[in-house]
Amino acid sequence: MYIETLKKELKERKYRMTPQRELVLKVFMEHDAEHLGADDVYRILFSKKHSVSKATVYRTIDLLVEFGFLRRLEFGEGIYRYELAKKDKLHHHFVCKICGKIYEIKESYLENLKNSLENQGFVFENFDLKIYGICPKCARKSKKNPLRRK
Amino acid sequence: MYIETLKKELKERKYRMTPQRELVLKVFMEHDAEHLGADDVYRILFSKKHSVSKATVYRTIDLLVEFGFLRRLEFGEGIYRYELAKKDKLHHHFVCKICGKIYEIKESYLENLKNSLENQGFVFENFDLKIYGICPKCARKSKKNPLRRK
DNA sequence: TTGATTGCAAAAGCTTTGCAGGGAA
DNA sequence: TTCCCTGCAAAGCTTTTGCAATCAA
Repeated sequence: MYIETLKKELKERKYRMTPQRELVLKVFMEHDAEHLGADDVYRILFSKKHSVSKATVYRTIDLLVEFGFLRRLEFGEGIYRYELAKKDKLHHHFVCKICGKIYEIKESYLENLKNSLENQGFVFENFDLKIYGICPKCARKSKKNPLRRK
Repeated sequence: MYIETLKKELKERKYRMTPQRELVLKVFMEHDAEHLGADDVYRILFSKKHSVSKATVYRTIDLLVEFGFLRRLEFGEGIYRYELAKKDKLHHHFVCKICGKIYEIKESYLENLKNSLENQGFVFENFDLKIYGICPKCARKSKKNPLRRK
């Protein structure tokens, strides 16, 4: 369980468990695969009457990233988003430029690329693959109703 | 030649060629593969006594992205960087977490992934693959002089 | 001439930081 | 009790925008 692991890791590094840290981590657990940004987290907590200041949300997120609970993502919006880092599940993101939905792509053809680079002496740490395009749903729609050119 | 192409495209869309637009595009041509940010461009021009305002640098970069001359990149620094978009040369980026150098990776194993997704109905537009790790140079160095743990 | 483009400064986001008070261990 | 953590407000950065003056076509 994430909360228990966090408690343990905090103790190991002489940090303290606080209600705020638990609340922030829980938000990510309850909104798994939603790619929340700091402001989203703040607003979710605020709407539940759990007031955690924005500064604390930012600081807690940084801590959770550092501890490996969260993975930081960017989708070209000018903000950072985060997702629970389940290390066993390597996946990538397909961003639909029409509906904005983000699909998680589980294919792992990248293993080949990884092997090739490792043969060249590179050491792998982390991938970040984003694919931009049109998702099947929107592609079907635009076949029926093609967008007009400006 | 990029400048001529830009002139032509601007004319087609009833935009105007200006010294500023030419200067900004030239900076990218002269600093190919350096992944400049807007501020870098501004400072390069400033140091050459070509004063182009920051606002214009930003606006011109946006225009060049829209026209397909530049590709926008993010490396988790909180700023956008750009590179000349040579459409024929699909490549990815390996960011060394030690020296910070960005290597361009030319492998195209991603073709497989692309084909697989296209079979599922996704329409491709653009890739953005970043790989974080340690480059061969730094990996060799740290073998000789391993970093101390904190 | 005409309206797109520039420069300046102000504004707008997102994120970080300083500091004093509060709270976990 | 100790000193880590929080909240608040201010500050920091990058990027965007409003507006009058300028300049390309």
